Amino acid sequence: MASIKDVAAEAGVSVATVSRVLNDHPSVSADARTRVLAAVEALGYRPNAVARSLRTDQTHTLGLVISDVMNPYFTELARSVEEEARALGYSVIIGNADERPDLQDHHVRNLLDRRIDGLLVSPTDGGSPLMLDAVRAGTPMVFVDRWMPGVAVPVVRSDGRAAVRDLVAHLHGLGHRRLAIIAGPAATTTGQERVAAFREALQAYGLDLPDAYIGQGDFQAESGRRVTEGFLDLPEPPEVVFAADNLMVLGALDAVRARGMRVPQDIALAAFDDIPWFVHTDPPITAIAQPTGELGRAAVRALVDRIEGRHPESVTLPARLVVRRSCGEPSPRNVAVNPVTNRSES
Amino acid sequence: MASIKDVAAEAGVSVATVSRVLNDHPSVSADARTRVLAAVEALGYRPNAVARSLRTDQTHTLGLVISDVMNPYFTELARSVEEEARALGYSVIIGNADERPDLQDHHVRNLLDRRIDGLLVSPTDGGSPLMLDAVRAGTPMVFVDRWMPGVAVPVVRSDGRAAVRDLVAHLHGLGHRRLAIIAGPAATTTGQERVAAFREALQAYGLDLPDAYIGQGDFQAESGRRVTEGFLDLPEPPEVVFAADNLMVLGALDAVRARGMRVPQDIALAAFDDIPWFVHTDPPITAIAQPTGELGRAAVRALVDRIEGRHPESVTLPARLVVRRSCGEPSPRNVAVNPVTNRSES
DNA sequence: CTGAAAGCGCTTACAG
DNA sequence: CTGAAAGCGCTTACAG
Repeated sequence: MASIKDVAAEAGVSVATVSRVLNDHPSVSADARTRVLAAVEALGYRPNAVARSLRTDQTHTLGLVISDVMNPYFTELARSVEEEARALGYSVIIGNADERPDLQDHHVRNLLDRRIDGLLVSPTDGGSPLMLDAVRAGTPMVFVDRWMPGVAVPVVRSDGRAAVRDLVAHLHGLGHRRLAIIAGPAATTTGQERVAAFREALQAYGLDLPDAYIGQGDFQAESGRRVTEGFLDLPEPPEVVFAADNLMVLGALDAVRARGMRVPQDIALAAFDDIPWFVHTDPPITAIAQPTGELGRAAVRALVDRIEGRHPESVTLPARLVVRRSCGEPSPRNVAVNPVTNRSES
Repeated sequence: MASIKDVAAEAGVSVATVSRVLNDHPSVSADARTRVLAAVEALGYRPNAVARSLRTDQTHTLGLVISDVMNPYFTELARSVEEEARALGYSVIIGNADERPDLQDHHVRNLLDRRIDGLLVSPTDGGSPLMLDAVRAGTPMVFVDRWMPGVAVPVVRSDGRAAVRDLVAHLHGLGHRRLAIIAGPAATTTGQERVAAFREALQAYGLDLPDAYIGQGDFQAESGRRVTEGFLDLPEPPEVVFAADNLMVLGALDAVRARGMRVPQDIALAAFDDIPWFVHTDPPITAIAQPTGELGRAAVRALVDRIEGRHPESVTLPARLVVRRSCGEPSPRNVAVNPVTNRSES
């Protein structure tokens, strides 16, 4: 592979001059420039990004550690992150934690070793010492979706409380009173918040959230199945199961189907995080949709701000309820009473 | 950030010695080793991977350029690739081409500039000059899923011909005679092969595949919708629409639903590539399942073989038909006649 | 405008 | 077993 030396020799100039034309430095004669460019072309020369990074101490690379690539929510997040990063001149390296703190730390360590310019994380747990160290050491960092409490790092996320209230209003209007939730891990902020938001919304209707109706999931499909089976085995099973993410509702559907039960006649289902397939499931699933693409882009902008020495603020965007048929058919009257929940999808 | 010099100073040895203990070089005294390790610990030192790569000309990194991250098939492929790579001591950087040749080349160039040790590609088009150059220059490369004809690069993919024959047998047994396909881009091997396999299988039943029944899609949902609308507008619409990937069948479902038609009563649907949601769509979708995880792992093994100087062979794994209800309810008799198509899902 | 030289943080023959 | 030194491919003051 041709190096800058080869180009310099071919063009009859010094490597310094080659470097200058490559970096658009103003003080290069037109003649030198054309000769260098010709040499670059002739040799098919491409600067070695590794060497450049070592010298400049910049990799123009962002690290993104997400909780689970197989979750369509995070896939979309990763896609929008890469898009925005590319627009701003950065590449991104994705690490998939698979909801495992050890894997998360593996990727954070790897990314740090590669001297990425900044780190975007959706933490799988509440307090990785490794990440705390990185923050202390001054690594530019931004949390997306999930965050670590008490750490001075900007957070870009969505607030689902209003949407959860809309959901509970919708369920209550449909006559449901026994509502259960498949929670995410308590070690994650989203795992906690969604339960808290659900509980608060229930309280507003004088409804209780008994412990038996809080199933401990891990944001992955299998846990949704397991928890739902537990709910169905209860002496008094819930009328509604709200899954804290889209993968766990898949598991819940599996469990319900395995018992030969029907949704929503025998049990209602709803989920946090909307995906295109929810329109076509049997029945279409009522879900809370996050502005995922916007979150990814905002997170990148915040991180690049930090990298370039500015001081970005945290960003919170609202989530919204998308009503479909998995909780029961709303009567026309209900729709009129609570129009906010009656969003149509385009 | 502490460098090797700081560690050397702290331990009272030379940087050479530090380097030796870090790389498990045998000739280091026990005393020096413990002092270095203590210094590493005290300073929280981590070797700079950029510097190491520059020096050793190895990045221990694989590049993976996939056609579309939002396609669950490729997401799963990416996940298995990363898993196997990690097991073999490599990291992977993913580039998402979004089915765009220009974006694909952008990522290939970026990856090459970063001096990745090897490249795994599922090409979006038939012949990127950039990739051809890279092959000629000796970059270790392996194609996954799709490949470029006439290029001396190992290919790891699955052969769907038998499964497509099973599908056509299934459809024919159900009484369907007018079968249409939503094809992928002709510039991709999978785009061509799936049409060819479908046509061949139809011929075995004396059925024709008229041009009007071949819709040109691009492997993304929107094209599935557009093509399906075209099919439905035909004077004699097909009885079955077979989508060459899972995203296009989503679009097809959208189109069918928008017309208020029912699957499979009004029109039957099937897809290449199976995903967990197909079990729960309305109706559950009959699909051809690839051994995706196995493909990803085999591709990594082949690439690492090449990187380490061995000469891996191409790998072809069979796909299989998974019958569900989107093509019509098979009668018991049909099932008995053609048991190979009657796979149950676990 | 241009080049010689230093240096980024490592690894690795080479001598001892 | 250990250290001094060269060198990977760049960029960038510094002199001219």
